[in-house]
Amino acid sequence: MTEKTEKTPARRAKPRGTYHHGDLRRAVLDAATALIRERGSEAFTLREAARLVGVDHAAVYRHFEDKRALLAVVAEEGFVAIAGRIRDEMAGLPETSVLERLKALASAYVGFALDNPAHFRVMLGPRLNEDGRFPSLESAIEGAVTLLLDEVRRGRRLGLLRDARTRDMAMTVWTAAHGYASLALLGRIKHGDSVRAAAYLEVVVAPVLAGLQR
Amino acid sequence: MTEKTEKTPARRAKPRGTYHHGDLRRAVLDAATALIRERGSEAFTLREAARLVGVDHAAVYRHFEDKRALLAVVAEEGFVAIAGRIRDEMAGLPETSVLERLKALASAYVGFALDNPAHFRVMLGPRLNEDGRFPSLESAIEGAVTLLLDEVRRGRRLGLLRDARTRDMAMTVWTAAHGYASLALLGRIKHGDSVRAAAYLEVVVAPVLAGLQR
DNA sequence: ACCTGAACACCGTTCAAGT
DNA sequence: ACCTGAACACCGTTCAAGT
Repeated sequence: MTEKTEKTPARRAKPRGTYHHGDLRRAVLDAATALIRERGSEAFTLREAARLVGVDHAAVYRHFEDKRALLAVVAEEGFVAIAGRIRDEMAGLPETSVLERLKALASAYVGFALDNPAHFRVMLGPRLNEDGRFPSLESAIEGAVTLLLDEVRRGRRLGLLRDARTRDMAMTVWTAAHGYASLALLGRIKHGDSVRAAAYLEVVVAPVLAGLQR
Repeated sequence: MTEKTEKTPARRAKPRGTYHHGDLRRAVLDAATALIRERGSEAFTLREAARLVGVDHAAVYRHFEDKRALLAVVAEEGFVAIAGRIRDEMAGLPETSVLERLKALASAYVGFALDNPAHFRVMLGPRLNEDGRFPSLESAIEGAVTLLLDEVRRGRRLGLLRDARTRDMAMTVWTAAHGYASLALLGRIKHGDSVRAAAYLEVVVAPVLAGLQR
């Protein structure tokens, strides 16, 4: 779809019989991410990603054990991106404004989901990691969760939050952000475009933060 | 699964060349639900469901437009089941104990998800209804949501809840229950078995209900 | 070391043909 | 009216063979 600037059929995307030079692994990942974004997470196909890169579909198996392994990396990169976005959105806020910062965290989480719905679905749809394969996916998730735990911990230390366990309160926040994101992707947040859906998050999440306050 | 009372292999399930007598539509739905439960939602296959019933796979198309249509009915029946479970779990509680009833509602929602993880995934994974097909799926969802809205409405009337919009507070509760269920299915609720995961819901959801109180 | 080509055992969907 | 059988255009995965 992308490289057909001429009437060239997909089989000429690979330049005259030579190998794919450079980082095929990276190229496949980018193609996969792009396809998932355009066609949706369930329609994604290994063969189409290979076609897009201009390589035989079997070549993908040199770099990924199977389709699930590829998707696990896509998911992992999503969690890294979410963590980055959370850091960005919290960056301007003073460390003492814990409630504001938690709101920003939730907003970053939901914002990523609304901007990258299919990618988010890959991250949280299939039980990619049910058998403990993909430890680096686990680490990426932990990376994002750590931001949340740190925030709640400081909130407790500053006496801004209830006297409950840090992990429990963190789960309450994650639950709210994740639930909102999921329901939004399912079209259950009846607030038109994603801009308004992002704004409505504040309304829905306000009682949750209120309930967490001391 | 249903009619294999003996050790009969799948291909002999259809009695000697005759048509499937009775409700093939219902039989396919039951087979689909069973397969989804056993093999997981993404591994589910039209052809395998047909095989299980003992019918040619093309016969399924007499009763369902396509695979998505079949899954939409499975999803719909899931929402009907959830609504029933919610009614059951709230049945013993007095109408004035709105907070208790909301807790029971959330617990029923999460309980269904934990007991039927693959079924729940079908209900909320793929964007089955993105294009407004399947209006009866929409109705089934609305049926469950109505139970929630009624509860919040009564809570407001009794002066037990904040003075906020009914729909907004209902979304807060749904968001919490749905987020908890989703995270639990993803293995992010670190509380061993599903029995303990159900109990931990109370801990996570307590601040939310507290935040909704007047 | 990395990729190709062909093969295998599956899919979902369609359609003429049977009863 | 309802189902079968064969066909079509796809999949994911494997493996000998090429460079």
